[in-house]
Amino acid sequence: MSAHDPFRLDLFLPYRLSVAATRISRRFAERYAAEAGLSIPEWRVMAHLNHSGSVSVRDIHARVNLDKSMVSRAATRLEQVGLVSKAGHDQDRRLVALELTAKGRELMQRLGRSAQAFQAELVAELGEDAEALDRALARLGARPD
Amino acid sequence: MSAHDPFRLDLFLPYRLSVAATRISRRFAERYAAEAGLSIPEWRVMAHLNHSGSVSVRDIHARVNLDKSMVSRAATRLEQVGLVSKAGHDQDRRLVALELTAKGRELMQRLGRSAQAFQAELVAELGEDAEALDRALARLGARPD
DNA sequence: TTGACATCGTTGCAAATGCAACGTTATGGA
DNA sequence: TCCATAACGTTGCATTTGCAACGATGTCAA
Repeated sequence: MSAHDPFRLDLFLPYRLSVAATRISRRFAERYAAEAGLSIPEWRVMAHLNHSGSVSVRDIHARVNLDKSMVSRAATRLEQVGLVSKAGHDQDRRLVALELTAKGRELMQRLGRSAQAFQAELVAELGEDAEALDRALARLGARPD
Repeated sequence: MSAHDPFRLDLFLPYRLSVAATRISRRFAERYAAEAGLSIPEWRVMAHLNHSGSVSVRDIHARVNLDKSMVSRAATRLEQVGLVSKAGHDQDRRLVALELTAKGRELMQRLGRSAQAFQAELVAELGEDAEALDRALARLGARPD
């Protein structure tokens, strides 16, 4: 669009990105809500723990784009349901050591497969642009705040 | 990733999309919050009105991915600030005819330029993948619910 | 050793969000 | 014409979210 055309929201990248993201997230969130009764923050915490081993709230907060209050609350709920264990850290007693329980790992195996399947659907929809989207997201993510 | 590797959240498309979108939206939201004191829903309503002429709450709700309650509240605030006018529709008295005021159009000219500039920054960051991202977002958006 | 300062996780709280119900108006068939 | 049904915009309300403050712990230099 040229500099003098009126601005068009539906051609605006941040807007389109946001719409696409909300849409896709919802689509997938419905699945794990149905399968496991997880909210989005809970899913993220579980998914991160699945490949991170024992980890603190701070770590997840930093890596997973969730406010630490949300991580904290999600962890509490997940512990109540028996999917996650919270223990004190050995060296630093400020830290909490979060870890999947056996039940949690089991659940994540199923959900991991679900996620892979979902991603495969998306990649299929995207066709040849899938790789480029991948790179684009990496670049957008790499940028410092 | 193969079917047997543990699932990795940071390679998962919905997650990455969501993170990128939040990030970018915030970056830009700071600008128009500073320049014009607009919230995200307000910005969207303004931006849509900018190239749609007179339009109802329902139209915006459908096109702009905002709950109609948010559109309604945004419109009310924007009217109070004198950026938008609300009038009854001639044929159908259930409808509200939303329109930018002169002041609103003026503001959107500035914000439109801001947005173009921001988009240009993004496209520069994305380099050769910008077009592919464009197509990818179009495909993701095209899909029926 | 002590004291100032930073970091961790939790909690309180206010704002944003999304859903559902409501009153009002329109539509379409009996 | 009249009635049942649907669509519109607003509002109330419960949930989610993000920020800021707090107590507890750790760090580092004087």
